[in-house]
Amino acid sequence: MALTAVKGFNDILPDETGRWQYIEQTARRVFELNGFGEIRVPVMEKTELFCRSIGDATDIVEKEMYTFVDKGGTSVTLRPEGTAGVMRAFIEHKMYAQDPIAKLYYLGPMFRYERPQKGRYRQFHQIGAEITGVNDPLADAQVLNMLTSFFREIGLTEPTLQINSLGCPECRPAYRAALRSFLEERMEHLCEDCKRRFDTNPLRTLDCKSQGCIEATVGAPSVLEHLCSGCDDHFSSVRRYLDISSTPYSINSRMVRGLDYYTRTTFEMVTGLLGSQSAVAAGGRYDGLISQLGGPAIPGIGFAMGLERVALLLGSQDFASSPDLFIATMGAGERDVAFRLMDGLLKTGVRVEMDYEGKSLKSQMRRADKLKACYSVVIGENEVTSGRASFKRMEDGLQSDVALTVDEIQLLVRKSEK
RNA sequence: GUGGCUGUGGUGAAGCGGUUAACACGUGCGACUGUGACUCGCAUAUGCGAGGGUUCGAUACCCUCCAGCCACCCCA
Repeated sequence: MALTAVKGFNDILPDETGRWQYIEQTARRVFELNGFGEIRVPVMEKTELFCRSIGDATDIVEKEMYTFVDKGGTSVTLRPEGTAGVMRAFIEHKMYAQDPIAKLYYLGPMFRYERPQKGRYRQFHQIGAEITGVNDPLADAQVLNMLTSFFREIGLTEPTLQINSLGCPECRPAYRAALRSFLEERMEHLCEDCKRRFDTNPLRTLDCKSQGCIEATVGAPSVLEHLCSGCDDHFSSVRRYLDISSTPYSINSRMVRGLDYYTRTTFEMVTGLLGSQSAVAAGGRYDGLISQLGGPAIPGIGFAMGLERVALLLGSQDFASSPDLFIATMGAGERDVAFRLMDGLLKTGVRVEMDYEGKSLKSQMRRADKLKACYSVVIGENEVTSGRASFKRMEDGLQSDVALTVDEIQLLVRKSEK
């Protein structure tokens, strides 16, 4: 093999792009219905942005970023996630000055230097949405409802919504302390990673998959019981709104986040169908992020979903479209007539294919069949002189006599589309 | 970063030390005398991931590397 793509960077071939477009279009439709507007931000940012938003001590920043120094000596990084860049743009363009409430969505590639695996690649794609400027739990509920309806619209019932609250800078330290003293007594049962996390991020132990940790954390204190009254009220309001809109969800008090900026409400759309890559979409509230990045004290909430994972869940349905008509020709003179006809039809929006290379009629018909053309027509000397031809409906071979004019063919095609 | 498995054509694969690398699909062309899908015929691997080694001889055995997959980890 002479030259191949970079490890973990994949080509998406034409037979798959139909599915991708379907996902993207559905997301755009649902998000725009909910009042979100698209924002396009660069795939590369200054490294510092991610250190300050995602968190210096997270795995993403510590070991998964594509970081390098550009020719001007600036340390830059290929975005490992979307929220940081979107918030940077929000602050940089002082979007809050016009209206602190912004509802934005984005889509595009993200980059993380991880070992590739099913549903996990070094270049992967996310669609995400963010609401800034709203403290009220109504925003949380809208985001969750939107996510839920996206999956419903796209025809997937499988991923289910799990929610949790991580508290805020007021109440989280107390919970952290409570959890630590709980874990301290069971230290010897914890896995190596969790022993290490004990100091940096003890909450992660709740999410650990090692058998020892799962057993050791049975009966561990729950975040939800340690929320301050503000966070507790917020969380119950979120739940009330979800109940009002009959949005199904379950509470998972052990759900934690890998990014440091999350506060209060966090959530995931979880599936059992993708092995260990169970999160199809995830997000939460990030009330401190914007000010942390040098903007005003404006709250935010949002999520991102992994396109590869949604595509995997959708399976290999066929989203390809096929031509309305295939024109076969008998000789060189007829090709001029055919070409003029094709051109006229294309201009009216009828999808037409014709032979490119003067192949045998047999080959042309085979191609018409392979392309799954709805109709085919053979243009030879007779047809050119009479101006009429028989159109064959490929599905059942039924032929009908039609004039070789754009109008009449268009009519025929349109009729059969109904 | 750690572990396991795999590596033969466009695809799925057989071959498991020795003549022309099976079979199927796909693709191309053709037959059925201007009409596809069925049937039939013909064609379709710069030689078996790369590099070394063992051997009279390796696609097959050994080593190294590379790649892919899956899991851990992490996460969307």
